[in-house]
Order: sequence, then structure tokens, then C-alpha cells
Amino acid sequence: MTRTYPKIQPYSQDCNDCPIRHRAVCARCESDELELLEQFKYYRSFEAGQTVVWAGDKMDFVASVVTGIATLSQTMEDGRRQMVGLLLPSDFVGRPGRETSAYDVTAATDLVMCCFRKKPFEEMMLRTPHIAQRLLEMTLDELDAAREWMLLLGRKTAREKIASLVCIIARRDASLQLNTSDGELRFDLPLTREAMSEYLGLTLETVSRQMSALRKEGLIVTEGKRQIVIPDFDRLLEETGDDSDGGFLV
Amino acid sequence: MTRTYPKIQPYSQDCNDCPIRHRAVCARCESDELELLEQFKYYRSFEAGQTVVWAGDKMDFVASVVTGIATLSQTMEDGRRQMVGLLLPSDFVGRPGRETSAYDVTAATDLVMCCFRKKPFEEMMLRTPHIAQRLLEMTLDELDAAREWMLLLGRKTAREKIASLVCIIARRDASLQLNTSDGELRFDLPLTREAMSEYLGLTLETVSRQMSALRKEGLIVTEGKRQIVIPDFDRLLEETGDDSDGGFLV
DNA sequence: ATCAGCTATTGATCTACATCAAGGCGCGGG
DNA sequence: CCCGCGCCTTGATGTAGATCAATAGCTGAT
Repeated sequence: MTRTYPKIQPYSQDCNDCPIRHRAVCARCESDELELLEQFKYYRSFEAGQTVVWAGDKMDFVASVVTGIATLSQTMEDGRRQMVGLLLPSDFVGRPGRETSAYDVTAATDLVMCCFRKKPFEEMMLRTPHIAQRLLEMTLDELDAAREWMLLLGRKTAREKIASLVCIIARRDASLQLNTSDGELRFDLPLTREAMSEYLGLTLETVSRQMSALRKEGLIVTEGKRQIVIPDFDRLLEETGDDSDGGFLV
Repeated sequence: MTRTYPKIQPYSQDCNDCPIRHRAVCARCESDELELLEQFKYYRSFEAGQTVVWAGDKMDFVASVVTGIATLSQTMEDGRRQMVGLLLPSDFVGRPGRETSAYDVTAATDLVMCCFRKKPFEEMMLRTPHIAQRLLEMTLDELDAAREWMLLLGRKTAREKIASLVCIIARRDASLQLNTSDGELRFDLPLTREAMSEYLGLTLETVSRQMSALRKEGLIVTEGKRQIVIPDFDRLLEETGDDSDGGFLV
């Protein structure tokens, strides 16, 4: 016996105010069955620096980033912090089947999230198999990204780490924005030196020094505080230590 | 409209020769619909050190570890290696929806895996929603483990890394074996110093030194080459830098 | 018994990054 | 205008862990 289920349209690019957006399950572009999600959907805004949830706190919703950047971090007792997730617009956060957040969720910039209460979300997951399949796909992508990140943390030099981070953000950005055609990439890197250091497992001083080094060598150009131009993406890529072809998976 | 689907029995402990075992989808203990998986199931054995698949190679199966230990690693062009997955018995490997392996899969010890051809597996996933749900759950667990691992790689000292690894293996082992009641844990750590160093983002010399240090301080006792006794688990835990309560999620 | 080939240990030295410390720049408020 | 506060940069110094190197145990082959 073969059944058919309502199809989730994956990666629908232009559904900008959907509750769980194009990299996630898009409820807007869906069958009737999914309409009911709408009634549980709500938006929340945060200012840069604010905490969305603390590790261990109750988190009764799942969400996706609409605008801005959120981070997931772990903190050790003595204060050492490691970022373990970087959420850009369209990324999903929250784990069906868990009561509390395992990580600090923080707004790295001003942030708007689109939230669902977890209960109805879980119920719908049971009724609509394609959601679980879509979510599985997303989670596998995240796992691959985490593993790439592990290579960075475990084996790359400070210089390679910085180059990698800049490339990662540039790619994510480029896949959304229109890229400036002729090899040159322009985008803003909306992370403080401290946030970068938490991402990379470095101190902020080392981040600053290595950024200066890349700047002096012309691999990156900074305009103002956060705006970055990469004159030659391929040249910067060579500094990451990654295989030239190897896929970034985010 | 509410439908019901065949239920997957999760974590069924005593289904030892099931193709995808208790931490995964258990096909043995299932509805008729799942029976057809059996015909695509086959076993493969590897000797310690052998490679199961190379990163980039075609991988037309998914599998679970039956006995032994497998690892997932990434290699940089200049040979630096980082382990990104450690697969103990019952762990699942392979990604539905991808043609090639993203990682080197290697037998750390003699290894038996139970494999499925990917095509029929994927087809069944579409027909049997609970499989995707179960797989999602497993993948989320793995993601949490990966994030714990990122904290280790990014922020822990060599000593903390070693203590953490020993604790992780001990826990995984204890959850399968009968633990030796009175606080004392005995198990074997079936990884070479080199494998440990690839897990931890260290050199094998540093691993060796730190193991010696823990031994001299009586935090661990080694019997023979690979057998390890932890006289006082809680005392070793304190050396990991982790929150005393905080959940290891593997 | 001897030797080759692993794996592990231990020592000596080097270095990339952390740590400590001192400004500098930009921005908003009084 | 000045001051305080975030954020960033840069310098001086310290150190954990890498690197280089020698040796030791263990296993299996001759």
C-alpha cells in the first residue's frame, strides 16, 4: 500500500514572512492541513545582546530567525564560552521533544524570530510526515555544519579560522543577496570580535590581530566597522585550509 | 483527519542482530511493512585499521554498527585529521538523500556493520513516517553530542579533554554492560593514542602525557594496554570541566 | 633467540596563542 | 565640549601544547 501525504515545498525562497521559512518547513505555501499552524505563530523581537533563553530554562516553542542573527552557546562553570550554533535568517531553532533549552540562545544583533508553541508543532509533526522529513533534512545539514566546525576548532590555525569564518558568512550572505558580480564580495559581518572569538575558540585579541593581518595583506578590506569587502574570494579561500572544491555545507 | 502509522519501538535493548539496532530504527520488532527491509540487509566485516569508505566516495548504503568501533574523520590537504564521529555498537551511519560520504569512515577496531542499500531504505522512509521521526530523534541526539564535542575542542585544556573522553566512553559502555556496582568502573578503551588525539584535537604525545598524569594521580588505573579502571567516577568527572549535573547527551 | 614493525612513553626545545596591559576610536548624554 | 562606555587595536610577556627525538615494550615472523 502506498499513501500520499501533503507535500512540503522545500526552500521556497520568496516566502519572507512565513513562520518557519524557506530553509525550514514553509507553512504559508502549504496544504490546508498546515494552515492551523498559523494560529499558534507569533513574533518576538530582541535587541542586540539580549538573551532569548538561558541553557536549562524552559523553552516551550520552536522558532526560526526572520531578521538578525542569533547564537547558541555553551558556558563552562568558570565562564569559558563556546558558540555552537550561528543562526542566520531562515534558520530554525528548537528541538521537538525537549522541554528545556540545552544552550544559551542570544541575539547577536537586533533580532526578530517567528515562534510556534511547541505542543501544536509536535502534534502537527505526527499528523504531517513531510514535516519530520523536512526537519530531518535540515538537522542533517546542521550536523554536517557542526562537523565542519569541529575540524575548524580542532585543527585549524588562528589565521585559517578567521579566513574560514569570513568565507562562511560571505557564502551564506551571497546565497541570499545579489552578489556584486565581478569576483568582489561585499557584505557585513555583524559579529563583535568577542562573538567571533566565541565562534572560533580563540581570544578576542587573537581575532583582532589576525583580522589586521588579513587586512594588511589585502585579503579583506574593511569599510567602517562591520562592512567587509573580499576583493578575491578564491584567494581568501586558500587561507582557510579547506579543500578547494570541498563543500561548505551550511 | 487523523491517521495512524505503524509504531517503531524505540531503543529496544535486546534486539541484538537487528539490522538497524536499538538506538536506530529496529526493523525486527516491527510491523509487516518493515519486513521488506530484511531482504536488503547484509553484514560487512572490517579489520581494525581498514577503511570502510573514503570521503567523497560513493556510499550506496546506510548502516549500523553491530560490534566494534567505527570513526568518521575529516582530513585536510596537508594531512591534519579531525575525528568528527565515534560510532559505537548500535550507532547509525549514512545520510539518506546523499550519494557520497562526506567523511572517511574507518574501523577503529575489528568491526561488523549491518548495511542496507540506500534506495530501498529511502523508499521505506517515505512510506513509513515513523522511521523519519525516529531518525530525526537520533540525528538531534548526534547534533547535541557534536555540540558538546565542539565545546571540548574549542575551550577545554588537554587534561580536561582526556578526562572527558574517558568519561564519555565509560558512560556509553556502562549503559550497555553491567557496571561493577561499587563506584568502580571497568571497561576497555579500544582507541589507540593516535585515535584519541584525533578525537580530541591534540597530538598523540600530549595524549600520552596526560594519560600518564591522570594515572599517576590515581584518577584512572590501566590494566594491560587498553583496559581501564576508574576507581572514583565522580572525582574524574570533576576534571572534565563540565557542569556536575549537566547532561552528557550521547 | 633475534629482529622488524607497531604502539606507547618520556625528555628537550620551540612556538602559536593566551594573558596582561595600555591606549584609541566612535558615539550618546550631560 | 567633554566625559564615559563599548568596542577595537596593539604591544610585552608567559605558557600550554606542538614538534623533534630517543627509547622501551609487545607481537608475530624467521
